Amino acid sequence: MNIKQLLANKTQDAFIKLGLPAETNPAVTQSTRPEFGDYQINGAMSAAKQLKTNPRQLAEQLVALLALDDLASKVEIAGPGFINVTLKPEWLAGELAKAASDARLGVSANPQPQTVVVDYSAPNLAKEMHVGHLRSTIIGDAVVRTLEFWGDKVIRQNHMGDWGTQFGMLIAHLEDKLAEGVDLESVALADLEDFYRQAKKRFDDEAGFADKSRDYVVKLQSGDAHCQKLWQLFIDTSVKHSNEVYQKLNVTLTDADIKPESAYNPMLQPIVDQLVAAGIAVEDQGALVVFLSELADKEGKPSPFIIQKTGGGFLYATTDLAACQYRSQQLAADRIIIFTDARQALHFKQVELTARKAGLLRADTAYDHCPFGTMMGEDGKPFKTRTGGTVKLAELLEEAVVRADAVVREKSSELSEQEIAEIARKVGIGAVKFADLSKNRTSDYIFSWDAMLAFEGATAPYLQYAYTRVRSILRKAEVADSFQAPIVLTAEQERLLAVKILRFEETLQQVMKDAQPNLLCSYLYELASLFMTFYEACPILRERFNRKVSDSRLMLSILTAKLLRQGLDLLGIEVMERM
RNA sequence: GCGCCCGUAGCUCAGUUGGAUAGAGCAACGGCCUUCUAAGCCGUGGGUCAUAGGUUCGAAUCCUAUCGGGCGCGCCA
Repeated sequence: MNIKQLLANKTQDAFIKLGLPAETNPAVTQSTRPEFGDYQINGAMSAAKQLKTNPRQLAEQLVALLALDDLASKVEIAGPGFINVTLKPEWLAGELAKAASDARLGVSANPQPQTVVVDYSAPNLAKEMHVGHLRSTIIGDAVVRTLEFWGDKVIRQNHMGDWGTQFGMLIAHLEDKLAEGVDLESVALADLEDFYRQAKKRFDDEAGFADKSRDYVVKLQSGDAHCQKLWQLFIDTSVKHSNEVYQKLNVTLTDADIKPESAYNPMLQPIVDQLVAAGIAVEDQGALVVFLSELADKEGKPSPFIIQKTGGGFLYATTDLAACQYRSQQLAADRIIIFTDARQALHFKQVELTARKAGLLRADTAYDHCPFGTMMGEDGKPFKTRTGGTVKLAELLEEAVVRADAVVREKSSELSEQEIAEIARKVGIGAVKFADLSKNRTSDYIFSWDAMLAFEGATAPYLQYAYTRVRSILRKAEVADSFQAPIVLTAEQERLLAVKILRFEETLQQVMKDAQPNLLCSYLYELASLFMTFYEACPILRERFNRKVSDSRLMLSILTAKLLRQGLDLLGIEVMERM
């Protein structure tokens, strides 16, 4: 059930009857204030301008045509032409009953499943994942889960950079270590981060080492067996490390989703040739460049986009063009979603423009680069730790679990050691994920250790706690999830909870359209909050003598529990029966 | 220099295609546990939506300028 869509459709039909064009915006929104009902239809005002009539008069005609008597208890025209709709408790109850007996919790079937390629996470190989990787990884995963729940065909792609200069450097350093007789597994690759730093230092400081590194890149890319073997060692170690983090984070990425840039290698030269043949790319200062007039500056100077280096080397521009072709043509994607930080915005604009010109992207493939801001420290400046490094993701997650463990012990007394450990894990990880997922402005965001690990207020533990409260009641009432009883909404707290329950689909649509899981976070927080209010105001078990009221409230509780569990699952956050 | 993103309560953030009196959480203050889990609930205070113009029935939202912050701009990814 999508109430907003329902009202929008009805309004659109009415507009057509009034002689307005079909695309006139009905402007249906959730009401901004309780006294304005549940939904407001704002389209009459701008439509009146088009028809050059009085907006209030048009609103009246609209209300008559809408015929909302079966679902609304009150339809009011207010101010310059707002139409405020208050939904009827009986109608809400009917919709709740449908949702209660539905495995999809009332979310309608996907009428037109799409193929969506989602590119996210993309850790740097040979470097440990740090907090900067959190956003792409968990936002991407939440969007992926939501699309799959809706019924789209999702292809995850973990686009790992694994082919460039840095690998030559690592292999050169490893060769020297091996020559010294160092044991490969236990020493050289045990701490990749440290190993990378050593290699980088030599690359910057040591005479001859940089050239040696470049030679190794050439050897590697031309298929030298020994180099490839060493290269594979780095890949395996890195992948193993990311998998551990993914598992801790409850992220759905697996080895099967890895799409390294090296995989596009055979496609690169043909694409460059094609661009040159089509006159899209031209030679300039020894490199092959695409000049994009669409991105020209004030003086009309087009934006340059290098697709092949002097000397024939390829860049990530070339790889991303190949990715466009692969995804749009071979995978037949209807939509491509890429989650990276905002610094790459220009790059992806250039990729899309070039790919469209060259026909690498089909016209009906949407290309959505979904950027997010740079991570800042608590001082508002670009984030660094005291020692100038980055916070390792694994470290943050461990700390989260330790802190959660302390809180669980303090708050709960009747839990076994095993339960405490499991709850601490779910609460700690959940808190970190929710803290990040709940904000999604494109602006820069501030990394705060304490904010990440807060367990009070609008946090994952609040939602998990709400869930355990509902579950506790359901256990005591001894009702199953399949329990059915008539729903009667009398108290305002019940009605508000009911409306919120029926807004799940609306929320999911918005999350998928804008690739913004923070909307689902707010929805779930509001749902839990309304449940808490309902819980305090409307006794459920203590009302057992009044069976009808009690049963109806149990129905609301069951629906809330199911939605919390489902919604949190879409965010990749786990729930528990007690805490 | 040019371009992109951003500026909302003391702090962290919401604010759906322009809508009515701009909302949460944290922090502060005051209530609520012999009663379904107090990681909770109820209440109070807190705002020139950076600034100045403009567009219109109506602007935090759209346009222009200024100030402030972040980022990006030919052979890294």
